[in-house]
Amino acid sequence: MRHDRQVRSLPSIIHLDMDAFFAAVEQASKPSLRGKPVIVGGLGGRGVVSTASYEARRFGVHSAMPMAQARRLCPNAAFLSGRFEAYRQVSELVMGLLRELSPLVQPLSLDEAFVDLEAGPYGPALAAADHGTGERLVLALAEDLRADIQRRTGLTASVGAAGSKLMAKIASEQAKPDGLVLIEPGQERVVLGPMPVRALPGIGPATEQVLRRAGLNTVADLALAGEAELVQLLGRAHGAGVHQMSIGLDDRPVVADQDAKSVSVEDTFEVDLADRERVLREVDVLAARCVRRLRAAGRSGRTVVLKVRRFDFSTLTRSETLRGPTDDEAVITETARRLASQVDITGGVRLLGVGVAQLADYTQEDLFAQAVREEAESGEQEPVAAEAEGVGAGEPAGPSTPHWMPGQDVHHGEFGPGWVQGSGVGRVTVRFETPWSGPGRVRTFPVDDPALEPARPLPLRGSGGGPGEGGETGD
DNA sequence: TCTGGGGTCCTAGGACCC
DNA sequence: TCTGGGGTCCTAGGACCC
Repeated sequence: MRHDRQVRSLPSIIHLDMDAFFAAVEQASKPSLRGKPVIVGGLGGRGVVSTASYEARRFGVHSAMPMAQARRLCPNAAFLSGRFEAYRQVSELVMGLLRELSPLVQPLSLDEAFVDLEAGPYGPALAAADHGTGERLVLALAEDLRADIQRRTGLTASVGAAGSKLMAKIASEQAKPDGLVLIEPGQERVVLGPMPVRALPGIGPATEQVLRRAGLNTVADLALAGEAELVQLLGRAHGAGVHQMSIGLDDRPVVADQDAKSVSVEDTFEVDLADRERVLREVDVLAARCVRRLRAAGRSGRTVVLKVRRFDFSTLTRSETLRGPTDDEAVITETARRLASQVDITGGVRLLGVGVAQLADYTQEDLFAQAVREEAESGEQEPVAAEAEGVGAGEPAGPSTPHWMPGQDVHHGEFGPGWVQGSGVGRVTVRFETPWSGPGRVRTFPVDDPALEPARPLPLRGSGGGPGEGGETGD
């Protein structure tokens, strides 16, 4: 038995979760989509739903659902491919608001974060407050935060407050959408007990099955089963963790600034790749993308990982650890190629991935590799054969034909800012509207109209940025 | 029209070392 | 000549999360 503090006495940890984030950003950016079903995800034949707006969820559409199924369930929705630059912009704004509450902000993804209020400017007041006063202060801070987010982005967020990360996350789930829930310290087991085991983070479909076969269906069942049985069923670490959670104990601290431990890129192909040469060319392309991301992050890595998903969805990885960390494209490409040449591709390859792990803080590679790279860069020769020889089977390749993606931001010389509603048979349809305009009109152009070009995402609400923006600061 | 993309953590076996 | 044991690194796979 441990006697250290496992749950704080004040609900000073909050978990923020943006509601239907990607879809909500799209609706905020595109006035014509407000109040309508919006589905963001992969639009190809093998795509899945990333986020569905609440309007689309009413039709049964949800995350991770194959896009084909979503189209059947909700054919009138707007289907958009993601605009991650826009999501990142909004995310940074929101995370900035969180950091006003405390330096201890732990982002879990673009739309989710923990905040430890005790570590921030309100920490002393919280520490000094009695029970009721402290809770009222937390509630007030959380409501102010939600209002700030709404004012600055037009988006709604749900917030959970509790004495631990576990319970704060449970609370924000209960608060969804557009709500605030506080779970009082001491009430953990009362709240958790009746919940299905799947409500606990870390219990997915596989673990649920194992538990169900053992007759354990609710969190109260887990608590009753005891640690020994859970370790027996789930293994050392998982079993112990699940037991702790089941009795409402969680002393994991909120930690800011976690460096990434790996960088990887992967592609699922519209049509399975059949021959080795093609596989190796795609590996080259992926390795180049991976290296670009690695360098943009100022990191280097020691272990190169190749991922292969075959025609039957069986997935394997092969890895090789180098003598030292590198960010050299030639080294990483050669390693990935070597790994790829060793795997059996009979039947076809559905997905390829290239990753780098065991990251080092900065590049410290041997001078030879560095010299080779500088040579290549200064010359700018070697435009990588894969790019020139055309992209995948059935891909409308080539820089001459721009690839307009539904949802994409564009700018037209005559009509101004808008977004791609659809394209096909040599034409592209654009709706001309902005986050601060009314619903806009649609026009169709030839896909190669020289007046039409890709554009950066517009800010949702101007904090100085938005052209034509009215008085939004009045509060 | 079956099943994305980018991550994290854990387990387990074999190699190797003291 | 019966069985040593513990720690660390590498590799592969699997579960899970958003």
